[in-house]
Amino acid sequence: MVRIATWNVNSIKQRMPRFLPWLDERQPDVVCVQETKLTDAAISELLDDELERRGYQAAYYGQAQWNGVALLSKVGLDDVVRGIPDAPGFPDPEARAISATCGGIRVHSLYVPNGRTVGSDHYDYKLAWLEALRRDIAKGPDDAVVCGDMNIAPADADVFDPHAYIGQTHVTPPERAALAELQKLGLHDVVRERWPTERVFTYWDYRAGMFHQDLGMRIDLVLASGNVAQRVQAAWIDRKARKGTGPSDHAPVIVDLDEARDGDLGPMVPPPSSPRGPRKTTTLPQAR
DNA sequence: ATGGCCGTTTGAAACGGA
Repeated sequence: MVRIATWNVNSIKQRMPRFLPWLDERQPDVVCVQETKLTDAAISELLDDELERRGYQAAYYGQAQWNGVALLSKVGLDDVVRGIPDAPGFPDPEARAISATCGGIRVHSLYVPNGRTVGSDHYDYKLAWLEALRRDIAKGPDDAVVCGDMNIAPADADVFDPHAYIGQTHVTPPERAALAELQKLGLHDVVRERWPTERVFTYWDYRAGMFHQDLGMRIDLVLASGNVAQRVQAAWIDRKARKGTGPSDHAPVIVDLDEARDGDLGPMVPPPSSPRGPRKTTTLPQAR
């Protein structure tokens, strides 16, 4: 089993008392982090020893004060790419994307621009950035997970009250269309597919007891290519991490994947005394 | 109806967040 998690921590420096115990409790194999708000030198100083002790490799793409993304992995961290080719800046490039190959899967940790107000320069930047992301993901490879704070609620069911968001960013048709175009590449929204009718949010405003009234939005997503989506054993939102003292305003999303197979579901029960080592590959007839 | 919090830079209050 491989456990992948994504979490907008809203400052890794402030979140340390919550982040390390969460790592130890959930023990994710791969972690996508957003809103680290630290330079690479500063986050390295803060985290490297703690992560090495826990068996993680880490890659950072940060800047001072705002934004910042990271990838942690216990299952390999190869071919790290910081940023998205030809992505727009505001006006300069921002630290909003990092990707790497972890356990055979291309993993993306994303912090999509907020958009601020509909029709603003930042809103246009958000849409252009999403188009650059779509072009990049379209290049492949086939086994991919696109994780992070997408800053878009995919549907009205993903906000506590659609009327409360009329005219606001995160729900407008152009934003939802940009997300849909990304998903048309074959990406599955694995949490919504697992919880098709449930009220599942990942973000609650700090103010006015929004969390305690469960008045939130689902804007942190795990989008998995077909080959990866087929392996999903569990997909859920870790609301416990939003409770208690000093939480982020976002909760982590956690997805468990079965081991990679060769396209079939395999035996229901592992055969007794199966030898360890690389799984033998079997060529299956391809549908056309 | 409005804002209600938290983090950033700072050294009071503005800005960003969603």
